[in-house]
Amino acid sequence: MKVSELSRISGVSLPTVKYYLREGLLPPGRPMGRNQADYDESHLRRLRLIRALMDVGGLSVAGVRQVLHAVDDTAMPGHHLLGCAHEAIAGVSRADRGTAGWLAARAEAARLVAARGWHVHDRAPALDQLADAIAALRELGQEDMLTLLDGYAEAVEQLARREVGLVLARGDRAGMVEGVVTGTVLGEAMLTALRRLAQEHTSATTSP
Amino acid sequence: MKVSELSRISGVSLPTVKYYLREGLLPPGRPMGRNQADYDESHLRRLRLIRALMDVGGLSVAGVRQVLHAVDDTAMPGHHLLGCAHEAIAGVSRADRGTAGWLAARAEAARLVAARGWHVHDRAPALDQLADAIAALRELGQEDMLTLLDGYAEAVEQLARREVGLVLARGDRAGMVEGVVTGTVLGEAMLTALRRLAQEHTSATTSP
DNA sequence: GCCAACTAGATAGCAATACTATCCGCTATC
DNA sequence: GATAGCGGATAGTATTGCTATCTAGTTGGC
Repeated sequence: MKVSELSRISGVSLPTVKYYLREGLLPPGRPMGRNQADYDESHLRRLRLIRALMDVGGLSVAGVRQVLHAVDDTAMPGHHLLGCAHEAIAGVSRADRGTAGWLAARAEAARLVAARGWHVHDRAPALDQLADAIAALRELGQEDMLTLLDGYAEAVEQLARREVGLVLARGDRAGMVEGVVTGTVLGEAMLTALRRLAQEHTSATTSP
Repeated sequence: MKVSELSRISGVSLPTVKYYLREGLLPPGRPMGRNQADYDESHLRRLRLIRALMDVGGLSVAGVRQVLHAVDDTAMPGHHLLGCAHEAIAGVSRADRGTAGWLAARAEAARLVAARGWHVHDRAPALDQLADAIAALRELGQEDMLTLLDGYAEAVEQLARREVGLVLARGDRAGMVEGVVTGTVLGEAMLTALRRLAQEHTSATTSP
């Protein structure tokens, strides 16, 4: 397959495909001469994965590159991949990390996780993100929202069991690795979309 | 309070405060002369809300403006506010909306919502986002992930009931309105952070 | 064999976003 | 009455995610 075909089939413009090649998101095609290269199904698949991560998951080009490098690293054990995906999707962080208020929120996050018996690395980006949200709610005087945390934790614990089980059920490593990435990123998109829909339904039917 | 104090107390740089004033995120202070204005607690609070929405919720300046205008519109009924918040946080959309594959995914999303008995507006952005994710999973050959959808829906239905209940329990309209916004945006941040932590825990403890 | 169309690779340009810096004329305050 | 700070305006900057153009070489249809 020539690059123009790759572009046409995938729906990604030719300059953009070249950009992704330059940025190392898309591996180069098999060289067929000095200025010709051959692309195959794997390139098409990779291109679709890139677009899904960016458009649906909201990842940046740098984030996508990080995830894909982890995906391509065959020496990396499966559970490390999840951490890599989480690091790649960790977006902007609050400016006040390190202040007294934030550190208190961070301790609260660690306490919640410990109380659940969850074993997570102490430097997981999600712990900081949780602290960001807790600190923001406290600062805004909306601490009553924090009573929701336990329910959230209970729910995601159940969901995570099913998600991990589903991915581990896949026989091949390649499928598992891609499953981790898409499960993390696209699963999050599905969950938040459904949460919004549930909110609209509940709000509409229980409103005054 | 002078603008320099507002900046110092909030930790937001003076040029940035001026930028937010220009962009209409922060209402102007009460004029105290030709070149002096007075800011109060409400400005400080608003500033903190802006930073929370941007840093924790990942909203753009335009998104924040949209949300805040809805918050300030005292004529807007509560359940409309939720829709406004959802529109403001709807990020990038996929390019393939309108293709056959996407329309099928969109129909699937509508079907799922109907099967649950949820009543949501047919043009809710979350429906399109759900369709985006479903279409992406199908395109990547990961349709087995779709079996998780029912579990997600079940979980968020429970959560939404508690969230809406909590916000409605507030007496005053002003608190309710801010509760909707922070609940939507910061609640989402907490939920996704917890989901990632639960995934890491489950993956670490059930791995081979 | 010829020529238009395409190719890889390199470089430069562009639009949007979220600030940041500077200047101006004025004024509050010491 | 100096001077530090103010509001308002305008212009500049860094980053991101493309897009356009150029060079030099190759392919494919005739």
